[in-house]
Amino acid sequence: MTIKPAKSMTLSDIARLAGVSESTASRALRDNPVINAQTRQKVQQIAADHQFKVNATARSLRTQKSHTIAVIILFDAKTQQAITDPFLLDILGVIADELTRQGYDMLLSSSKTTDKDWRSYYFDSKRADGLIVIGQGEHDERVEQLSAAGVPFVVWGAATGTERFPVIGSDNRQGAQLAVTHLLAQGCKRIAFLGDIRHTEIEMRYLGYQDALQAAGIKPEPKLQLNTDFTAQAGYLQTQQALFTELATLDGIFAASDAIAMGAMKALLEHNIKVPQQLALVGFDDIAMSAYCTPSLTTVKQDTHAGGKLLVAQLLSRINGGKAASQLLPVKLIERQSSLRKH
Amino acid sequence: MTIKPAKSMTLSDIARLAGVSESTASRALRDNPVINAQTRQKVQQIAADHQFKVNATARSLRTQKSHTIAVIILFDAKTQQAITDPFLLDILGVIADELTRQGYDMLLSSSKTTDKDWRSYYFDSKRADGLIVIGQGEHDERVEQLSAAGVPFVVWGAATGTERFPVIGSDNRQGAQLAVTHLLAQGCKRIAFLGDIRHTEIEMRYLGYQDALQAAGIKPEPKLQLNTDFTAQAGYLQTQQALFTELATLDGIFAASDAIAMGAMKALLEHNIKVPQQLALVGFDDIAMSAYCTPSLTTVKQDTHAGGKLLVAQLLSRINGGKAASQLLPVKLIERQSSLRKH
DNA sequence: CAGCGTATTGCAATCGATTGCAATATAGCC
DNA sequence: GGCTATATTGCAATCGATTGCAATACGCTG
Repeated sequence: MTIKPAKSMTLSDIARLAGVSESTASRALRDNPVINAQTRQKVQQIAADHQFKVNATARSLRTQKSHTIAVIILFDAKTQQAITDPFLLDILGVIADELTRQGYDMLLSSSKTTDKDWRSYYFDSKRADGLIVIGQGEHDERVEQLSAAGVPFVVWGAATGTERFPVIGSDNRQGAQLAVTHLLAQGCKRIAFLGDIRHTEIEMRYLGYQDALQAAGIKPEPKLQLNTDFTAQAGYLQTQQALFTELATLDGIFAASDAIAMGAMKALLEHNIKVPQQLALVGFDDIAMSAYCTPSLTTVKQDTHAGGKLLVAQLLSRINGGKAASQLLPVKLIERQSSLRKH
Repeated sequence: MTIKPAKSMTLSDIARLAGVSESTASRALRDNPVINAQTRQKVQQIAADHQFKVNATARSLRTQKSHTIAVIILFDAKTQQAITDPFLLDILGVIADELTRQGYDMLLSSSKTTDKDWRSYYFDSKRADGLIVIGQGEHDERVEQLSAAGVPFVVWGAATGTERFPVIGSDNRQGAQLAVTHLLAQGCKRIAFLGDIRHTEIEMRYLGYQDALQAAGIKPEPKLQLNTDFTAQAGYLQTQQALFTELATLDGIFAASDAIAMGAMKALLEHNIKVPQQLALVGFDDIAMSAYCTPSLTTVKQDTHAGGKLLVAQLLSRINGGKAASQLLPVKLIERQSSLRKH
């Protein structure tokens, strides 16, 4: 039996219909055992019949909890366009699912919102109980401020060990080292790094790149590090440009993201450079498409599932008075065609 | 001068500090001209000094407006995994930006949330003033219910002309027709359709596919329509499977999404089928990666920017008492290597 | 039968901001 | 000087649910 959605039922209406006080109705609806079982049953039945839903706003005001988490995606001020990296969607999906599972709503910020002062906007205004910040970008001081202000938040990014706030992220340095060591094992001698090291995560990947080279007795050449945005287009253009200078002498490329790698691959193939024979290529992220380009892309897989769950778990723990700790997630090298040379 | 964020400033605190009543403080903060200019100035100054932010919850309760829109992403019950299609991220980004521009917050639902009754959850509980539903999926009756319940909402999907609610979406039929006509013009005689026609949008694309064939005097063969999920993996597997049956006689594939097309391309290349010479391939969406695979992918570009803006505009108009109308957005064929045969 | 513990229920305050209406003050006018 | 129009400000109710504490009723014990 579906009852016409009258104006809008309130707790007071339900109480009246059930012939009890608002307080009793409130407790009954939440199955408070202090209320007589029959009364509870009756109130719940009436509420169900009338499709009553607790007004979330009123509840939030009274309980001082919004049960909402704001997720803020940072990205380059330069690339003003909307979010495009598929990797983001991956982790966002996990976070969304996990928050839902824990009974929280997810408020998503956009590029433009990011202009605002999100502490004020989301936290001081009580829109959210906590924040998840994705991507530290180029050393954002706004994140530091959050920390100083005592706002519960966690960051997806790169833990450098010096932050005063919890950072969850992949072991970027280790991942890069795996990737580059793999390239070296495939016989590469001169490997370029495509990625913008002003981003902390990318900086860590660059360090891993250097680690691997040095371990092999190769001195890293700074000019082989090319700042590149997180897009296939940037990877393509950067590689094309590099063709005129260094590319002839390169035999490997480590791209800081799969999107960049795919752009690079396009440029290489256009110039009839054989991948992986002439030049081996490795990306980072393991987005869904990586397995399906040709040649398929060797890459470093980030465990987004564990990451998303951990972000949520740490934040909620912090909100509930506990501590949130930084954590490095292990990564895994996925070997595919773009780097595997037949021996 | 940053003042230590005391417990939490309320309007009442500001009023006391300014030596005025709460009502005056409230009006002053919103620059109500009925309040003396000097008083307004003073109150605003004090509020700024103390980093006061209006409590959004309290305001919502009083004004009965949440200034929040819930965005619900529907997808297959089968593929229980999180959202993966890059196209979603595109349109989501546009919607997020546009909502922010209009002063609205965006609540994002996840796969799991979708299990719930979202009318109750988001609307009846006053969490959101309206809903944007992305993807009608397989004729979801929950959408019909929303409509019956008088909830302000708009849908991104396929307008069939029979819905009783506003649907914004690309002209899928026209787009498919463009794509298939193009394939025919390239000399294709036998074209497969990869996509799950239980989704309304895909159904429309299938109709456009049939339109184009019939216009060319070709009778569509039902067995060339292969239900395929929205993933590269599904496209890959479906194409591989088709290899054993129909593929030898095919010379064209129209995939219902770029992700599917990329999976298909992978399978084709693995079997040494030359794209586009032996078999021409066209996708749908024009995701960022389409230009950067090899061969680059011919596809039908959806105008996500116009779509996102329109969704928001129509919904807000509806919320503000106006009407929201369905609308078909024009699409554009982007010709790239995967279908262009040199003559 | 008095007294007290337990089970239920209701009263009323509270969360923080907004707003209709009343109150006060000031100015202008004849 | 008396009176009205206008400019400012404040009072108090309101939005809807939650919760500490008081109130009531009932049963049981000695």
